[in-house]
Amino acid sequence: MKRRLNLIYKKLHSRFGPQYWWPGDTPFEVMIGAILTQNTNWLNVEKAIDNLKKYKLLAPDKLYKLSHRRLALLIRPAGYYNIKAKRLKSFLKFFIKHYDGNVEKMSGIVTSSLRQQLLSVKGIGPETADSILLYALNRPIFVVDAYTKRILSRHHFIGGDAGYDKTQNLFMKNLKSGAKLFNEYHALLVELGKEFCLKNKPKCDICPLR
DNA sequence: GACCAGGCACATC
DNA sequence: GATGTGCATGGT
Repeated sequence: MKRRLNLIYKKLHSRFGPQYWWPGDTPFEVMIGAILTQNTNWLNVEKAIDNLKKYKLLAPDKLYKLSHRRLALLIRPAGYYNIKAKRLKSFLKFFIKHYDGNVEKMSGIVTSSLRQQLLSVKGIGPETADSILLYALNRPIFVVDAYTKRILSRHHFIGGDAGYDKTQNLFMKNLKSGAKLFNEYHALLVELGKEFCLKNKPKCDICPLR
């Protein structure tokens, strides 16, 4: 399994090149993006983040002080705007209360504890928590998303019913642990998913992994 | 107009 | 523990 997973990485990397994720300027922006992109096309998320930037509101205290209505309106392009406004608020409350809205203050917390804390926030599930850990905080955690599961089950690495933890363990137990590799690997899987593994094309004859 | 997108919480069985 | 449902915009 180790060799197979490393081989896939090599194939993807030579096909797509380095991805340099996450598309965000600061760790805080990555955190906000991680919540906004839940079940949503990234282009729509960018529109929402651009709105926040336009009014210079992309800061923990400023966002937290906004009314629900105002925040929801600003992030409207990202879809599910009412529920995401709530989720952003609950995350911001946690982030400000425990870490003073300062990413640096998370640095002393071990990854597993931080993950538990994030998962306790309403609106943050495993993928969002792990995206924050890996892409905002540079922790060696593998992010699993819909593309990852789809690709792996389609190539029979996992069963179609494999859950989040099982899929994540496959990578974390078989790859050399490191934020850089996990970062690129997941980004490459998403790139592959976008281009070749769409739902309406269950059999993809030109998949680079074949 | 149909389908899809870098999930999650909650209700129900 | 598994399964179903609501949440919503914008691109293809």
